[in-house]
Amino acid sequence: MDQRVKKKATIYDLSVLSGSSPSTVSAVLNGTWRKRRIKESTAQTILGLAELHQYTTNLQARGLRRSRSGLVGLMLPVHDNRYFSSMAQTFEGHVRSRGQCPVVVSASRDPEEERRTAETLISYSIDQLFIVGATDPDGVHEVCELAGLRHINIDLPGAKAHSVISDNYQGARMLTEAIIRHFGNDDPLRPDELFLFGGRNDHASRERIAAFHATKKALLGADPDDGVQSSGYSPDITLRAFEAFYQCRGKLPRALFINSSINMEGLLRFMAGRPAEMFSELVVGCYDYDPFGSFLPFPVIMVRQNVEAMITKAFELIDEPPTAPQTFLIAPELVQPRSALKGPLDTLKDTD
Amino acid sequence: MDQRVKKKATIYDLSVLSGSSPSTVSAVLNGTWRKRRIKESTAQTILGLAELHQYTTNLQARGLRRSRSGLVGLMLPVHDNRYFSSMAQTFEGHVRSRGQCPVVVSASRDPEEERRTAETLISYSIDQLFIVGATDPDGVHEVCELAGLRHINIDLPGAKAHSVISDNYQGARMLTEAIIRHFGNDDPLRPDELFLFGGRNDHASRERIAAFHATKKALLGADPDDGVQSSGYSPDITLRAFEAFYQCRGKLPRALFINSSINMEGLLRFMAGRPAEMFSELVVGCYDYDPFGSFLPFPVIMVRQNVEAMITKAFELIDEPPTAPQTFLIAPELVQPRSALKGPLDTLKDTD
DNA sequence: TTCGCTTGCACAATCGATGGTGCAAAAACT
DNA sequence: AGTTTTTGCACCATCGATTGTGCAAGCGAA
Repeated sequence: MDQRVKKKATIYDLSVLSGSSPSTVSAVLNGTWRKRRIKESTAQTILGLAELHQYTTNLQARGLRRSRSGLVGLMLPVHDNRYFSSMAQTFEGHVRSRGQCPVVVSASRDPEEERRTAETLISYSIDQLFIVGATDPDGVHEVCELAGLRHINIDLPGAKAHSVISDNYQGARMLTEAIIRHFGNDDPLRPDELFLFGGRNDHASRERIAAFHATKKALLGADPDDGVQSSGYSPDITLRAFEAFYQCRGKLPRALFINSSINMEGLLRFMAGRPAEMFSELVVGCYDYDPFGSFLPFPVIMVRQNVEAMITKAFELIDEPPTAPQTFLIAPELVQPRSALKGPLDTLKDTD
Repeated sequence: MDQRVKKKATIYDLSVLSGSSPSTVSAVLNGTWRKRRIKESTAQTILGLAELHQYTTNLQARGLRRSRSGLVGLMLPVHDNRYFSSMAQTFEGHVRSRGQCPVVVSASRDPEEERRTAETLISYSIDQLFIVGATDPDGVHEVCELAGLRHINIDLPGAKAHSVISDNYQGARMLTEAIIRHFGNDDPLRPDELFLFGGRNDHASRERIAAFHATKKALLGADPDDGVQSSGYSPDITLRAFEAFYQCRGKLPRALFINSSINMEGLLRFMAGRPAEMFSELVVGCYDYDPFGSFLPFPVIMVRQNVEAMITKAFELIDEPPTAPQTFLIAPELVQPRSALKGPLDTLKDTD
C-alpha cells in the first residue's frame, strides 16, 4: 500500500480520500479551518490522512498563490570568513525561530552580481532580503524597491534603505588607541611606526581610516600621510602591499592596523616562509575578530563587531513601516590578545 | 509611463502588449522559441517589450509547472567554521556556473533538524541536495528518496547514497606521523605524551582515531589506551576536556592531535588567560585547516581537506545514474606550520 | 408551518508559466 | 489550379494551493 517513489500527496489526493473538497483540505492543513467553520471531526479525519500519506505542502504552489514564499534571503559578500559566516549562523537562528526558511547566498562584492542575485531571489518571491556588505547597496535597493521587497543593509550602509552597521569610527578609534597604548611609556610608538593596511573605498574603510588618522594625531601628536595602504579585500593584494612596503623600507612597521580579517590573511601570507623572529616585536590591531587570529605569536588586538545585535536590530527595522532611510550604529567590542570568545555556535548543543 | 511599485510584468501583460499569445511569449522568453517555430521578428518584438518592462520570470510559477525549481541545496552542519564556509564558497561557484541558484542552510548536526530541513527544501522542489557532515545521512536519505530527490553525502558517509569524503584514515596517519616526527631523535616523543582530543562517534572520528592508534603503535611502539578524549564538536566541551586533563595531571601533553578546528577552538579557550609559556613546548596536529590556526605560537601541523576536489566529485556523481551506493575517498593534504594557503576567495577578483 | 440565522462545507477563480496539440495561412510542388 | 508540406502561432489543460462567495441543511423562534 505504501508509495515507493510515487508522487507526493496533494490536497486533491486527500480530498478524494477524505470525501471533502480541496478547499476544505487546504484550510485544514494550513490552519485556517476554524476561521472557515470546518467541523472538528472533519479536520481530524483530514489531518489523520495527511499524516498517513506523509502530506507536505508544496511551497512553490503556496508561494505562487500568496506571492510570497516564506524564504528570507541573506546576501553576503563571501562565505569563507568568520565575520560573515557568523552573520549567516546568527541570521539562520533568527529566521528559523520565525518559522521561515533562511537562504544564504554570496555575491562576491560585485555590483553586477549583487543585483543579479537580488533579482533571482526576488523571482522566487522571497519575503525579505538582508543585504550584507554590499558594494553597491543602492543598486540592490533599486531592484528590491521595484519588486516591493522589504530589505535592509547591514555592515555597509546605503542611502536608500535603512542600514545597520558597526560603529566603525568608534571601533577604529578604540583599536588605534589600544595599539598605541600597548607600547606603554618606556618605548612609546612613534607616528611613523604605525601603518594601516587593507580596505577599499567603502564607507567602513573610510570611517576606520578617518578614526585612525584622528587618533594617531590626538595621541601621537602627528600623522604622516603615507600611513595608509589600501589593498581591497583580498589576501593577495594585501600580501603584495606588505611585500612592497618591506622591499621599500627593509622592515615592517612596529605596529599595524589591519582593516579586516581578510586583509590579515595577507599578513599571514607575508609571514609564511619568513622567520618567526621577524615578527616578534610586532603589534597588530585587526578590525574583525577571529579566534585563531587572536592567538598569533605577537599581540593581536581585535575588534569584534556585534553581529547578534546587528541582526536583531535589522529584524526589528525590516518589519517596521518604512520611513526615511536611517543608519544605525552598533558598538563593536575591543578584544584583547589571546581571547577566545563565544560565538553563535555555542548556542548549539553537542551531546555526544 | 513607468511603473512605480506596480506589480511585476507577466507573460500575460506582454501577451497583450505584443499581440501574441501567452504561450508564444513564454516560449520566446524561456528560449524554446526556435523549437516552437516562432518567427524571429516576433521573438524580437517580445524580447524588446520584456526588456522595456523589466520582465523577469516568476520562478515559483515555473517551478510549480516544471516541478523543479532551479535551486540546488547545500546542507551544512554549521556555517561558522572555515572548513564548512569554504565548502559553501566552492559550492556556490559550481552551482552558479551551471546557471542554477545555490541555497545554503545549516542543520546544527541535529538529526531531527536535518530531516526537517531536507523536507523544507524538498517542498520548494529543489533539484539536488548536497548533504555535508550530516549526523544522520541515512535519515536524510529516506526523506530525499521518498521525494525522488537526487542527493549525495559529503564529509560524512551514508550507507544509502553515494558519499564523497576525505580520506580520514590516511590524513590522520600523515598527521600523527608528522606530529611524532616533529620531535626528531634528540628528545623523541613517548607514547604517553601524545593525546587526541575532540570528535564524536561518527565515521570521520572513528577513522581518524583508528589511524591515530595504529600510527602511534607503529612509530612509537606502544599506545596507552587512555590517549583519546572525545568531546563532540563543541569548543566548550573540548575546553572542559582540557581542563579535566590538566586538573588531573597537572600539565598538558607534549603533543596533541586535535580532531577538528572546532575542537581546536576549545584549546584556544583553554589557552585564554593562561600564560603563553605554558604552551611554548606544545606541538599540535589539527585535522582541519585554518589559516590563522596555522600561525599559532607553537607548531601547528594541519590537514587540509580537498574541498574543491570533493565538491567536483560530488557534482559528477550526483548527475550520474544511480548505482549501488559507494564511498569515494579524497586525499587531504598535510600543511606544515606557518602556511597561508590560497582558498576559494582567491578566485574572486578585488580591484579597488 | 414558516422565517431567519447559524453551521459546514463546496465551487470556482486565481497565482504565472509550460508544453502538447491542432489548425489556418503561406509556400512548395505536381 | 489543386494538393501537400511547412510555417507560425493560438488554445487549453496543468502544476498545487488559496480564498472570496454562495448555498443547503439544521435549528430555534414566532
